[in-house]
Amino acid sequence: MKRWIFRKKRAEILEILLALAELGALIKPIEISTNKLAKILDMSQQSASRKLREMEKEGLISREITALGEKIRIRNAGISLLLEYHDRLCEIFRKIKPGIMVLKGVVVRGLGEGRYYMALKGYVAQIKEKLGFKPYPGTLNLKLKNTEDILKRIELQRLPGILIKGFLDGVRTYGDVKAFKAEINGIKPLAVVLPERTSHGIDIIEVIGPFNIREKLGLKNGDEVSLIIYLQ
Amino acid sequence: MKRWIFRKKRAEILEILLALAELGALIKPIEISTNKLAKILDMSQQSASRKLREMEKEGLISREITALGEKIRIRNAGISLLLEYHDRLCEIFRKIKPGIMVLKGVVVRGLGEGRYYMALKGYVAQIKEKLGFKPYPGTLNLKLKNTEDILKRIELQRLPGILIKGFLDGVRTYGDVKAFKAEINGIKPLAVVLPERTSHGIDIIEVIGPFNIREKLGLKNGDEVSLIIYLQ
DNA sequence: ATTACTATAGCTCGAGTAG
DNA sequence: TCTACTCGAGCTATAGTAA
Repeated sequence: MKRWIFRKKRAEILEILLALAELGALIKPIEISTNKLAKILDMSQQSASRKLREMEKEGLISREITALGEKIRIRNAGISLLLEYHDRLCEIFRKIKPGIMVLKGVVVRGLGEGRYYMALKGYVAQIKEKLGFKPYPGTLNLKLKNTEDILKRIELQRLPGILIKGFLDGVRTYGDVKAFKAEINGIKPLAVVLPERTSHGIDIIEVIGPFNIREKLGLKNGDEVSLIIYLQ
Repeated sequence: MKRWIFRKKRAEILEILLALAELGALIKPIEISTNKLAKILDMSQQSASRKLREMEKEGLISREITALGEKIRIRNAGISLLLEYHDRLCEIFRKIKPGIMVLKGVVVRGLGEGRYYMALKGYVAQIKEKLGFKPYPGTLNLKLKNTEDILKRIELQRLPGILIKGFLDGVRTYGDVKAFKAEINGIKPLAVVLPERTSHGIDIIEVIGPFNIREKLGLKNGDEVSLIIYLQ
């Protein structure tokens, strides 16, 4: 038999368990009516009722129907289901150290985009204000080789960072850019920039600074550098 | 409009994204045919094809159809979806320190179950061998008050611990029990026991030792103690 | 080998409603 | 109010194919 339908059901149940867990059902029984749960999950009361019955039948939760709703507790099997997804996701996004991130990258030729964007007044003014330097018109592009580093790079996307707001200049709109202060070989102030929309692959990271970084550091294509990023 | 159907679809997509991510699509494009993906997810080739098309349409992945399959990459929106679930689950299961876990609990009256189980030869012999003491027939039951502590308790369930195997004595079967070495106020050797099946709530933790812990520590119901658990 | 269209069997959801 | 049953409308999965 096809297990997909079963897996799909589990993913659906995950959604409900997440809601219940967020209501505190992992810790102590919670009292909730099918109506309220239905509102939280944006489904009909009937569906909420049915789902809870199914979950009880599968031993994922225990229920006790009272006058004004039900007392629901997530049972071990339910916790296991949550932990299973937790583990799979954690395995994918391995934890990073807080505060600082170190990435190794190889210098590669950019697309010339950086030069273009770093010359736009809308960005320049904000970078000066928020990062403390007037950006040299051009970016240093580093290609990440290591799987670990690419995962870190992905982590960066979810961190708040320093927001360089987008703008429109009458012709087109320019998107938000996220930035993190950084340094290479002790040389700073530098910053990593992550445009909201980018044509680069996830394995490329762009570095800006108040000077031509390649020249200042004597770098050429293919050189490997360590980049320290301050997550602040 | 009901958002539940939308949430359900997202949970379903999570399942597929997880499979793709586990194949490495977060890092670099992966080459896979709808047939192979269908096998992995235990669905029909047609469904795999449709799902991928839907996900592409929603901007979650990018595809490039080649002669022998497709080149698939998870795009930012897809990564966001994974991170969203990751964050929600992490929020529920906060990270614990490795090696040692400290829990605070209040002494409560047990159900008399502990006394019964700790007298069974099948368990006693194993405890002696694996934990290094002959258990006193009775358990100290601690009620966890703190949310943080209950979350830690939940974490314990997923850690390997020391396995005390279940057995059958001709009449009924006795389930596996997981144990962790522990101490209270510097007094040891003690151990925390987590039966596979238990009638206790998730906020109760059972402690065993080679002596009557209540007497030895002069504890009475309502006393608060700190329990150190060795996760080994 | 691929991907993907069409048609249908089967499943799910929620309105109506009972208890 | 509550939970939960029935049943039809609508959605989803896959077998059969085409390209």
